[in-house]
Amino acid sequence: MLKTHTCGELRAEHAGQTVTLAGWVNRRRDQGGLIFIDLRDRWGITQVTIDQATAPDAHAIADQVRSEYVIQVTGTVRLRPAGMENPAMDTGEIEVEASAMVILNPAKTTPFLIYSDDKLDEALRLKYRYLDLRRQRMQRNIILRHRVVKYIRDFLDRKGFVEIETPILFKTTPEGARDYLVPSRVHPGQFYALPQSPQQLKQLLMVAGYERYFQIARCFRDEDQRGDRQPEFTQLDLEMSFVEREDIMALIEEMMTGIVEQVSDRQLVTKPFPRIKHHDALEKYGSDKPDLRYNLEWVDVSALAAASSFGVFQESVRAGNKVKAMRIPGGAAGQSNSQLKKLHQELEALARDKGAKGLAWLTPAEDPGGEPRGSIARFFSPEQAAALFAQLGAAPGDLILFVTDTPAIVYAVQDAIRRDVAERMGLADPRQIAFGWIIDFPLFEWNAEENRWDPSHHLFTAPMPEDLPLLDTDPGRARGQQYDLCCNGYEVAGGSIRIHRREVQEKIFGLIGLDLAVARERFGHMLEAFEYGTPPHGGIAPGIDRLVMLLAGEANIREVMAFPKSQQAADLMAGAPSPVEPKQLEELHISLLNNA
RNA sequence: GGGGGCGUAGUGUAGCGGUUAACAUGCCGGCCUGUCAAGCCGGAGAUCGCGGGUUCGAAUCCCGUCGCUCCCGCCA
Repeated sequence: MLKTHTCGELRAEHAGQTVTLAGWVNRRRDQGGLIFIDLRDRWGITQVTIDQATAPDAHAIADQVRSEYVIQVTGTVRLRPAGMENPAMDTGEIEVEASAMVILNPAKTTPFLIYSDDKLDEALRLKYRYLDLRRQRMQRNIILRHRVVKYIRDFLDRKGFVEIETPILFKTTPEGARDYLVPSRVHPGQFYALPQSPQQLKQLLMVAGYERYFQIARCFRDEDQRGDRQPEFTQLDLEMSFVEREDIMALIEEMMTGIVEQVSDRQLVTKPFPRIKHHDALEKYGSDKPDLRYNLEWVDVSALAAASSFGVFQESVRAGNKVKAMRIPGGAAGQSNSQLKKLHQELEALARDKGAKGLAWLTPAEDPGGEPRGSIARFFSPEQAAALFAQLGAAPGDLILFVTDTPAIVYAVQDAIRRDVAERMGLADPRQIAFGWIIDFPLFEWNAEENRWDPSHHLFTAPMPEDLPLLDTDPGRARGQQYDLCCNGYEVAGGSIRIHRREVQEKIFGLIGLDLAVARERFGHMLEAFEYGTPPHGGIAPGIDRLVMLLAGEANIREVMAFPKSQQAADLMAGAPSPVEPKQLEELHISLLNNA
């Protein structure tokens, strides 16, 4: 080794020892006859002093050294002079007095400062990702990611799971997201697909009798990007045999709790994780992945709203819609009329953006005997207002928001307003982690365009046993044995108990409009496998990137991936994708269209 | 596929019809033996993303285009 110690480990007890350190020059402070170098490696920073009087050769080299040079220093650890300690540094009570210095490699001036975590243009960070990764923020995130994955591997190993790799070159499944295709040289005109997830393979591993499988699996989906979506991402893919819904949920809950409490510096808000029925989540939060760090909830106030003289509410309820209200505790306290009006305007703009025609507001009187304020105050009699406030538990200083429209619009508004209000009021604390299970999903969603049912999870999800008859009579009411784990407003895992009987699987194919002949061509291997003794099984797939993002307090999964793609799915460092040689295309039997 | 934001020295920003294009930081040189956001002095560094247009005159206004980003669609 070119070093005897790391730059993060020397303390007062090492004083007097001769050590050799190696790393990067984080900063250099030149006092003339005395030069200070903050030497950085992955473990920390140690101050090196180079004294012209006692080490003239080392000093001459230190004089040449610049930021990000890679150097090796040999010297003596000593306590810093009294009053010169730096309590902000882990190694701040000591310094290394250099006797010799070697420049292992010089460095050009970097395009941005390594020692600063200030904001930078993303394109620049991605182009020089290897430099960006040197920065403290990225090192912290990447190492946290390692620890999370390490915890998962150890945890599942203790629970009897086997880690098994599955192919990256697999078969296209047009049902889901758009596939990344890989042309076959050996089979002209035919293509592999990169897996959107190892779904089929893990189920086949259950048929194969492994009973408990997991994989830290790379998944690929050729869809447009979001802050929490990349074309390739990593899932903890796992599957178990002879389990019911509760078994999977208990396992994941134990694992997630351990990760937050033992690996991260975040606070777990609720233990055990609350369980919310899909329909209830929509009604209360307008979302199937609600942020549960705060308890803003929407309430159905249709009855009282329709009794008021506000025509919009009356007509909407008559048309079969609901009027939803959300109480914001203290939301109006100390606010002037003009401040409330401005707030309302901003929130209403958000509601209109989601398709609502308006957003009403109301706040109880501050003084006894006073009048409620708000855009709809005059439509409620004192008794009606009192009943409304009673239903909502509203107290003076609270702000109440109302929305009514068709369910889809109301849900969208509920979700958007809830998130926005939480942001404004500082209710979403990034140091807190709030998990919640969403259960009892509908098995299908109606696809009006294609005039068929779409699976709301995926087409291997088993129906609730008691809802099996509904497949023939009323598929839209059938619930799936599906469970999603939400965290801080993101979906961080989704799973289900799978269908393990061929006749049920074929019935599902029929309902989603998949011709049986086509289904056999695409999934024949699955259907056939199910006939060779398939154990009841189920699984789940937590998204590692999103989980680590939340544990790191980041707003974007790029911050926890070493080499992410840009929003246009490009690698700005290597320049991928790129054109290829005509010879390569020829071997693959591919010709490009003129417009490519 | 659609909508919004951004693009000005290496970096982060200001300037928003007429400026010598400004500030901070970094970089280069000089001084300096207790600094740690070191300090002081001096210096270099920008065809204002790219292309076109309007104008006597464009970093500034308009159109197009490229890149980054956020959102909608999409994401079994």
